[in-house]
Amino acid sequence: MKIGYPCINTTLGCRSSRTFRLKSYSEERLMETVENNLTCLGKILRFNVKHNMLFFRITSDLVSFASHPICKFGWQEYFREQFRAVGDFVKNHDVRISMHPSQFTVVNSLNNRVFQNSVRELVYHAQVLDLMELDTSAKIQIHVGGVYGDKEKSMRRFVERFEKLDEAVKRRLVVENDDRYFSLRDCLQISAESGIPVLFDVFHHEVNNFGETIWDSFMLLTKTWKGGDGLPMVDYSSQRKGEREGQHIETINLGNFKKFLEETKPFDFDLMLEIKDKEKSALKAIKVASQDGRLINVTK
DNA sequence: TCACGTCAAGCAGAT
DNA sequence: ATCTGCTTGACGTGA
Repeated sequence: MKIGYPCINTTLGCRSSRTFRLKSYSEERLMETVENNLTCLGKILRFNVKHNMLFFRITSDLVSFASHPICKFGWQEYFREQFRAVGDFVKNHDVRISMHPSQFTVVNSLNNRVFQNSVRELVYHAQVLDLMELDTSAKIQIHVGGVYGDKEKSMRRFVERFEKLDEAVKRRLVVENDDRYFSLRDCLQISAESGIPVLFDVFHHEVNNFGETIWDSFMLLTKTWKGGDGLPMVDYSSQRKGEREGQHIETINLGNFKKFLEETKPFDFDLMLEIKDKEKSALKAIKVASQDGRLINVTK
């Protein structure tokens, strides 16, 4: 098991998701922003490795407007060496990487323009991971998408669309259960029809399920991750008390986390902690998981 | 320096 | 019709 957190480090003074307004787009601005973001990403990854956090989600905002028609700049070539250097660091320290496109990526959309935009966005995400020269265990996680009044049909449309995607995207794409529409069971059905691995979100599952226990869930979903996919990826959070349902907790509840570790003892997977205070909770979780003998041995 | 209106993009449900 | 939340604030104008 590797443990990590998404996108933002709250300790270091930099962000790898700096952006700017479309109205102020220029190649200079883009180059400057991406340069900053890649440098910061390198810093975050060094921090993470130092603290034994070997799983990290790279922000979708790494390259501003990468999939927008306004962007004609060949950032892939211009930053090739920097991407490769970050990728080398990742590989040398055995770090696992994921990415999570935003809600605007809807593979099963009824609107063809939305689908085409989604394809461009997915291609961008795959390019980032390809430029880092990472293997296919570096994944891009998305939700199934919209329901459009007919869930079965919308799931079928997801599968049909998935089949037609570029191989560069397909080999990295995984589908995640959401908290309202498409549960673990739906994702497993999609996986059975398409071969796409299922990324399990523990928190979403708590509020949207068909009565499967954590054990049942892991039994089923771990089988959807095949050879080159690496270990299953799992998202973990819990409800913030006194807040609207769905709010992520501000810091990890170690009691609950220990219980989760206990429930999943026979399974190995990589764990992404979606918690407000980011690496601070990840550090606590690593300590607990390490005492529990759940982490991989780190020799580097 | 700071307040605050707004920011590329979709969807569903609440108001 | 408009607003909210989602993986998440922060850009940038105006004072």
